[in-house]
Amino acid sequence: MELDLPSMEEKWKKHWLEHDIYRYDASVRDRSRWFAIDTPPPTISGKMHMGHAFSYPHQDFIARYKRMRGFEVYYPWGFDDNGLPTERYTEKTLGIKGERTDLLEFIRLCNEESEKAEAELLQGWLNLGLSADFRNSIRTSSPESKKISQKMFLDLVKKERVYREEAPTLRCPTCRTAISQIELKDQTLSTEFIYLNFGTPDNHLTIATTRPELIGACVAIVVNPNDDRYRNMVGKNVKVPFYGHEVPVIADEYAVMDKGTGAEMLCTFGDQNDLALWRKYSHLGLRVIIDGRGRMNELSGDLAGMSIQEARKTMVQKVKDSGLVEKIERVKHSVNTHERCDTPIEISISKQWSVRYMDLKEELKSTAASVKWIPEHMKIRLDNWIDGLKWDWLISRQRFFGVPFPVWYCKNCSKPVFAEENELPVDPRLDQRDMECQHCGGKEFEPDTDIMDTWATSSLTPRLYLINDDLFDLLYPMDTRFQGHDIINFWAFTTLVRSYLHDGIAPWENITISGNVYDPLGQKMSKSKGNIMEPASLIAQYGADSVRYWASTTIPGEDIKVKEQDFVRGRRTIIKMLNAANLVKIITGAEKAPLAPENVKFPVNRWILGKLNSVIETGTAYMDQYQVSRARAELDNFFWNVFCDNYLELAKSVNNRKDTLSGEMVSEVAKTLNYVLLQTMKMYAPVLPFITEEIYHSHNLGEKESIHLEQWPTGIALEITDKEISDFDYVISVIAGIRAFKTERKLSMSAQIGDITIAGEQNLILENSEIIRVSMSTGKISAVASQTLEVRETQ
RNA sequence: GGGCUCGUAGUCUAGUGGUUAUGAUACCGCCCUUACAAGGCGGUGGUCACCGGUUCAAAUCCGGUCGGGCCCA
Repeated sequence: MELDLPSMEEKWKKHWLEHDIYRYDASVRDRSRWFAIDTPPPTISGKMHMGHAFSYPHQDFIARYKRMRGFEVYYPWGFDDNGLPTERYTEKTLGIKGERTDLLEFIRLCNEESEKAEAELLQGWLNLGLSADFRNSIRTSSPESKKISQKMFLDLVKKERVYREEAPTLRCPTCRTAISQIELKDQTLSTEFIYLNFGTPDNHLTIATTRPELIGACVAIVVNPNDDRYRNMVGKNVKVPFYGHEVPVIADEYAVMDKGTGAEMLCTFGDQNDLALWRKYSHLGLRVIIDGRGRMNELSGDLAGMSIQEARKTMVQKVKDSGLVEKIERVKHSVNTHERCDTPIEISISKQWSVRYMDLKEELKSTAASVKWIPEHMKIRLDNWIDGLKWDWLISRQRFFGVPFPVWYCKNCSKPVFAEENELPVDPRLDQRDMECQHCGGKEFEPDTDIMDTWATSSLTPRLYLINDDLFDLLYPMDTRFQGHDIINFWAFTTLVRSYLHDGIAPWENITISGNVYDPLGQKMSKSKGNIMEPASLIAQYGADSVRYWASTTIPGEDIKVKEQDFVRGRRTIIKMLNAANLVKIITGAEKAPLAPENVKFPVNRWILGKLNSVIETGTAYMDQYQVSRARAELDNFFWNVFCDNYLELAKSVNNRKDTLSGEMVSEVAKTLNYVLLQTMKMYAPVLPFITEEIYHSHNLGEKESIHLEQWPTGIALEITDKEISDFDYVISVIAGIRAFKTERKLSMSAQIGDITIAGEQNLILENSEIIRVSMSTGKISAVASQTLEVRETQ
């Protein structure tokens, strides 16, 4: 049949919105009747990708299921549009730079661009058929979110969990801001490994370095204590080429003997290892030659004013010319980069706000352990991450668009003055304050000009959502969080940290992890590989239900490849459902009386109801465990192989011969058909919300405004023994035998054949001979007892 | 380098100790006047990555090897 998926989907999206199908009743105060979801707010910096089209349906399946189980489902929506990602998006879109734009104007532009992007992006999520509350969504950049974020910052101040100090920090020279360990990414880069002679006429000492521009920042040479080559050097001083200052040779296990020459520079600071060693050998001085903006400073001598790249180039040339170079190798090495812009990070000293949690590793791990992880092994990743933490959480960023710190500093005594809770949100960069310093009575203040890390606000999503809907007291902690395994160390981690610090509890009962999406060859999708697939075009081609069907094929945490065959199978299922429903309508005709399950009498109907009972039972158990793929596989098997291929065929035959059959039989089949179809559609509804809604209405299966307001099916009140079911399973296998008999003779399934003799379970065959004969258009059926099933012409 | 995870027909996948290893997709036959050819019936196709161990019995448990992925160094 002709099927116009796009217009069907449009119709129901509109219907759901107009009738507010996914509403919840906020007056319900019994927490146990609620199911609250901590939705991942997408960033605005790109289009919807296959990862979204894969993972957002996962929580929608559960949201819809819980709604049908009678829960008030709190399923909010929001966009994460503050901080660096939004700045970068705005800069790129408009071709501007935050640093060179007036602050107020830049904030205005960021707001404008994110609102524009959100309006467009929202449609993509609506098109997936998500049942979230799109009408009351949040933005992490809104004044309300700012207020909550600042308030919780002040709570950390009160709890003495946040501090500001001048210390070495990770810094991105491109974004010109301090960053945290969370934002680091390892990358393998190809670079020059320079063997440089530090030796004096008496002592040969060659170091190998990838950072020649940091020669001026060298404060020591490190060798391994077991390295015989340098044993006589340890404790002595060497002169640093070009700069002339003397530095000691120190021995530490950290130096790897077979890397380079086994001797390396310790600079302040080349990388995190330098920092660790510098902290260990506290007598070493500090020689900082890169400023906060990623430029070489006065101490770097000739290099002053250059960028790090320029300085490196200049220095490489300089060492080559000097004759101090022994050799230069091209090597690949791993460096820490900023995950937003891929720039290798620097370490420099500046004054920053940090959240103190290095003393809470065990507490954080046990908070994580109090959450049910689906699948369980994903928790191990978080444990490993927590074990590997090296820094407190640095949350201040020298950027522009985000949540400002609600802090001023007294110009006289430089002590901080915090905003009062009732005046939040504030922006000290813009708001003038008339006040007096509590410490020294000073009347002049400087604003804190930083903004907070994006994660400092998105780690508060349970609060941002629930306070927005005035349900915080009731629904916190929430029931569940869905998110990808790629951001366990970011979002799951920071949210757990905040809930622990503010409330001493975990933010949710469980967390369900989705996998990554790969292209059909199993490769990561990326623009550079040219293997990007657009959810929108797949929705247009196969329908949103088919995309959801694809998303429902994996168990939680499993990665998935984009596979044509899943979309194909999804669309076939949709079409099969429509056709099956049409046939049910043709057969049942005027029969509108509801089925009274307890009175069902005929074996064929008792059989299908027994099969339905068991698929409801197993399907429900799987849904309760968030194993949607398994529930759907059970349902697919029931729908295709049991209901369509067998029961519907039998029902069709009964209908075709209804003149020769009892009216009671015909009527019971019709009522059973309607009943089973409705229950089946209901169970498919969470995965395939569009087609099930279409059939629900076009076939008048129920009285409600939407199938999504129906209750999830429960078992039928009908005692059916396993023996009854297996007996009729046997009848089905007899029918399959007759089908094979016809296929062997190249006959169509509907071809009339003569008398047949079936060898097998004699009694069962004879008891059910009428339905077998009717459905397979055979002549008279005889039966003989046999261990194996065989169909032959009666001689 | 460390942690986690995966390896089952051409492709994708079910299956955590017990008949002849599940199903999809692709392919090959046959079957359209009576829901659906985007269908039905049937079929071809697998040393369950490899090696070793435990067991009456291993795709499944244990150890190792190889290969892919993710996270962290």
